[in-house]
Amino acid sequence: MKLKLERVKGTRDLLPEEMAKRRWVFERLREVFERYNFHEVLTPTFEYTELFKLRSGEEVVEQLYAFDDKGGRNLSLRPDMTSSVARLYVNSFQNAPKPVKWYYIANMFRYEEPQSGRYREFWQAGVELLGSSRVEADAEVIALFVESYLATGLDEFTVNIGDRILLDEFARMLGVKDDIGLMRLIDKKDKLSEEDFVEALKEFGLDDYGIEKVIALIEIKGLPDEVLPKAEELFTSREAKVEIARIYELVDLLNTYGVGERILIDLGIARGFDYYTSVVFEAIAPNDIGIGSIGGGGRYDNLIEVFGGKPTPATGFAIGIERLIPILEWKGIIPEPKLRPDIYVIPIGKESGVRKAAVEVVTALRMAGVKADIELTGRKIGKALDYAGRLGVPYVIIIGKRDLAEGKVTVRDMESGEQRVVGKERVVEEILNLTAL
RNA sequence: GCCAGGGUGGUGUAGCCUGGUUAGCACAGGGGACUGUGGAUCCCCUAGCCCGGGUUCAAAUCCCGGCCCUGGCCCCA
Repeated sequence: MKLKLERVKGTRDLLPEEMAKRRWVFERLREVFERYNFHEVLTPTFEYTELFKLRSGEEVVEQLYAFDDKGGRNLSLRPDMTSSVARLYVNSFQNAPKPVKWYYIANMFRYEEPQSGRYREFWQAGVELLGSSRVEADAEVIALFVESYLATGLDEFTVNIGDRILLDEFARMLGVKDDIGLMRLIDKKDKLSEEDFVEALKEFGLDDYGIEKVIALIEIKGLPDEVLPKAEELFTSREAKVEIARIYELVDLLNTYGVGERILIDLGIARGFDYYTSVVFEAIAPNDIGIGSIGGGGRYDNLIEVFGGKPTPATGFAIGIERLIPILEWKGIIPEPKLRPDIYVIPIGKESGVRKAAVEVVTALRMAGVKADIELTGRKIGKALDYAGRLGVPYVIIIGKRDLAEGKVTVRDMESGEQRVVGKERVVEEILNLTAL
């Protein structure tokens, strides 16, 4: 009779090798975040469902992992970190010196159909910068965004920058009420052929003038110097002019940060979340494994207020770990983790004196900082060496009563098969010499 | 939520179309040959038809439903 114990749909078990690689990526990210003086926070995995509903978006609410706890509270697993961070800020940091610079590396939950690069539980590494509305803050965050990918060794990627104010303005110019619908359509521009795209725009209800304008908008994509002048032609309102000037300034700063060559303007990008208010951006890395955006972010100046706080401007980004790692792996960037021990201690026989000597040796090695393991299954020496060989352990220490009677143990080089008998007291020194080479 | 293709020991697979012995093979795991010397060899053992229903004398095989996986749509990290 076998119990049916299945992993929940859309979740994964991470095995030692994957964990080691993941940790390597986390460490690289954490390092850069810290260097930019962001500080790590962690909020609860679940919050009141109300919190996530507040910032609207039916789509997001439908994807919540919601449940009632025993106290009758309606709770949800977090679908992202921004809401929780905003809640934390409103709760206790409104009077903290500005800006508040936080980062997190945590798991998120969304009830969606799993597919390539998408799980129901996934991890994000992100930052939030609260309390500055200045373009310098956007530049700081986007520069860090670029540096984060560079830190993981990713070489081929771009950060595309768009703007919500301009998109809203655009929808207004065309007299479109369903601005979100239009944005989604525009978002799909790269997936459709020119004809299909025009067809879709017609279906959406645009006239020839509108279609012409949309085409003009999506052509505003490329190097900032080349496409921003086009934006100035397309947008005429004062508000739009101000925003475009701000983007110029942003680009200029990003050049100063030294990340300018990664930056492209793409006024067609909208980003999913409704809470973004002006600059939005996403990172794209070319790949053959069906992965789109590997991270994104933007400015959200209204969210804190929506959560009942004093109006506080904010900006941030999130990197999708389950999207970044496959690309890094695909490119062979993540170093192969070393899981095997450097030393494997094999006691021969079952006599307690011998086995204790083996424990003494392995303990001494471990205290000296050596990654050492000891035979624990009682298998015979032949099988034990077989095991060590398969694992690729470079050195084995064999402890038997014959040598032990003279206070000695055998050190075996698994590569060459050479063995030497050394004093038990000297074995740590011996190993440190060997492994240093 | 929708669509397509899949699901056979831990892993990879044969068998399915054309229903019929004890579901075959390889690797991995455990033990032995071998009570102090490895990756070899030989032997033994462990272990499987995703779940439920239907058709049938008989179902891994055919049919229906569900679950899960892979990918696509939607959306997004």
